[in-house]
Amino acid sequence: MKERILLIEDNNEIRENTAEILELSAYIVDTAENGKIGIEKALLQKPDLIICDIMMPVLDGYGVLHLLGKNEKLAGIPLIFLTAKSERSDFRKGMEMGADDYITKPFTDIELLSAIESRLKKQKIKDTNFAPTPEGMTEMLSAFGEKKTLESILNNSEEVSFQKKQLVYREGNRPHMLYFLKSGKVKTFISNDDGKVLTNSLLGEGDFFGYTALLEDAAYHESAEVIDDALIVTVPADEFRLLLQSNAEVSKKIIQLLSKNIREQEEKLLSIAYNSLRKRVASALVTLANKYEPGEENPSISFSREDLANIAGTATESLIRTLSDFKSESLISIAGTSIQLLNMKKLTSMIN
Amino acid sequence: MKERILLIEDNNEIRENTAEILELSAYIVDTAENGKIGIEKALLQKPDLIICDIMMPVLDGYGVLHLLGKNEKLAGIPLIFLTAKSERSDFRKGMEMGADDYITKPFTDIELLSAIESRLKKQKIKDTNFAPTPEGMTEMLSAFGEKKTLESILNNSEEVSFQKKQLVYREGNRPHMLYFLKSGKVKTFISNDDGKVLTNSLLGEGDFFGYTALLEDAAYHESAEVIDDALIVTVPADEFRLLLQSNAEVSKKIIQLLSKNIREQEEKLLSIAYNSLRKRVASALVTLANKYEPGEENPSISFSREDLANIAGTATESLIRTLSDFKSESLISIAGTSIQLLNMKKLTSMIN
DNA sequence: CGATCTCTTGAGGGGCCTCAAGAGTTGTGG
DNA sequence: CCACAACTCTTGAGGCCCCTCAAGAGATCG
Repeated sequence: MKERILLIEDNNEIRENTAEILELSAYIVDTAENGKIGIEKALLQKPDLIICDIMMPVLDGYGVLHLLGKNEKLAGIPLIFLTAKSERSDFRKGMEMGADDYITKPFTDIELLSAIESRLKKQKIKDTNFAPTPEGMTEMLSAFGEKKTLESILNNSEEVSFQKKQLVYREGNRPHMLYFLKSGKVKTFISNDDGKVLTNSLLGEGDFFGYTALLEDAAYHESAEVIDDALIVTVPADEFRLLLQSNAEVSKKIIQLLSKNIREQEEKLLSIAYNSLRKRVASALVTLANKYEPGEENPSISFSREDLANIAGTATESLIRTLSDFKSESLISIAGTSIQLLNMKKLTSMIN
Repeated sequence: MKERILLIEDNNEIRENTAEILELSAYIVDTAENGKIGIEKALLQKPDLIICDIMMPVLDGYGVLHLLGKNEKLAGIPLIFLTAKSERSDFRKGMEMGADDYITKPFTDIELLSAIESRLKKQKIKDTNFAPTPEGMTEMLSAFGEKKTLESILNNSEEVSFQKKQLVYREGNRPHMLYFLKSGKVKTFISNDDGKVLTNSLLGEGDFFGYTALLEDAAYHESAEVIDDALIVTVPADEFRLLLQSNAEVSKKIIQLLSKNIREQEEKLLSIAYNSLRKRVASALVTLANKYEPGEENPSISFSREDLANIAGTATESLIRTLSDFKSESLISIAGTSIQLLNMKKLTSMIN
């Protein structure tokens, strides 16, 4: 019942690390350092899935893909490409040629594993001959039993625990999961080519995230990182899509959620474009307090200065200076990383 | 068959202007300069709809609403409140007390008329005893005949022509229509309390707009203004909601559209937060060129400097200086308002 | 043809970014 | 458990980008 995975990758370090992750996840792993050896090993012991770098000496990823298609014994084995970030534009070529998915390096454990899982699951469905059409989908759905609800799906989905600073998903990779934050804190952020980072959203208990990429059916344009140790429920993308298709109520909720997101972002845009740093910092503090310490009169929040700076859209030093100002105006008090808001009213009124 | 509208408003200018608009739209209009006179006139000649200012001498809007409810002869007449922007927080009170809608002053012609139309239409449905539940909705739908499609709705909806600088809808008002731009150009923008304006989106032929407020079921948080004489199809909100409810394909499209909007906005956020003015201006120029002159090698675009500045999120003077720089670098040429992009490649590469 | 609006250029200054360096805190491995 | 490394936080100095105010030129409109 253990699935066999063939990993073809020329870089020793990446190959060994990746193999280790896979073995820890109870897969049987074969490795090969180039395409030629990979194909030989595949013929020797037919794998259930192949993970393959694109840029390799001797025989590259495209070559492997081509040979797989040609060889009857190997045709039908799903293949996932590994690509470096810089080669991302090449991936279309791979997808067009018939690769089933791709992962960009560097990738997080969960990205690797969820890509594999979702591919193996699809393969299994294919083998049991469900039609891949929307009709087949609903057929599948009824095969599952009664009508799905969001709750039932959440209860039946896997739960993963993440530590501080761990990445949940990375910009540029393709989504395979919908994430639901059961406890802890997560942020999503985008970065520009100067390496500057802007925090897009802050997530707390009960929030979903990673859905825009799924809904748009495109690669992530943002990364998600854990800021406080978190328990995350991972819902397979297909389950989510089925739910969306079968349950009009859920569609409606999603539409409202998205519309709300758009409105909030527009306000943030206006603020970042024209408001002074003081206003933006005040806004960041109040937003965080309302999000994570709702109802408190003098809430305390604890975030790294860098995180705060990225939320306000400024440099770390500038943020610190503004905090010092606030402190000397008795708007806040600082104890280490923790900031207590002493005058919510005044801070709130500063924003507009 | 002409509907009778009673307009209660103490400000002479507003009352007369509004009455004029209503008469031009073939309504029979009675006017009153305060609540007391209004109620008397209402008793004399029962109107189909009452539009009523809130802040008034003698008897204010809340008083009118209260008396309407008490008087058997007048109960059931729909009432729309007029409120000044500053009083907006008060509107909840009015809605809770039983007002059917509200319009904030200043309002555009189309906002006034669409609020009235949609209210009268709802009243008519109420009179013909359709249940106001979702089930009643679908009942209504089948009463209309076959399944609706977006196309059929667009073809059967009213078409309005707008001139340059006309507002389509204004921030703070409640939505009654979905808009479809058949020709011309429209922008949507938000402004902060310093009066600074940021352009959110630019719309061209074939674009929908004004949907986020409808979908979120909230007041507009942005305004829409025509920049090039436009022909706009107005779809009543209810038709749109019905379509959404009855047609899963449309829901899916909308979800994808919204997700795409979110992604684009996130990129814009990053750009405005950290990119230099040069980059932002280059980005604005390229975006406009791609939107309105797709495929051109050396596209010419024509927008006021102020509009351009609001797109880039900067002051008009700063924008002009940057344009001068670009001109001296032979990236663009300027002829009056019109800007021709001479080196799309270099401009595009500047952005990232 | 004057009034009004838009575009452009100049001068000045302030907000915020960057670089730098020291203090404080956290993590780690012998 | 301590010493050292690595990271985070804080403050200073310098300067640039871009905003603001101002004023004139050009365009548009009734």
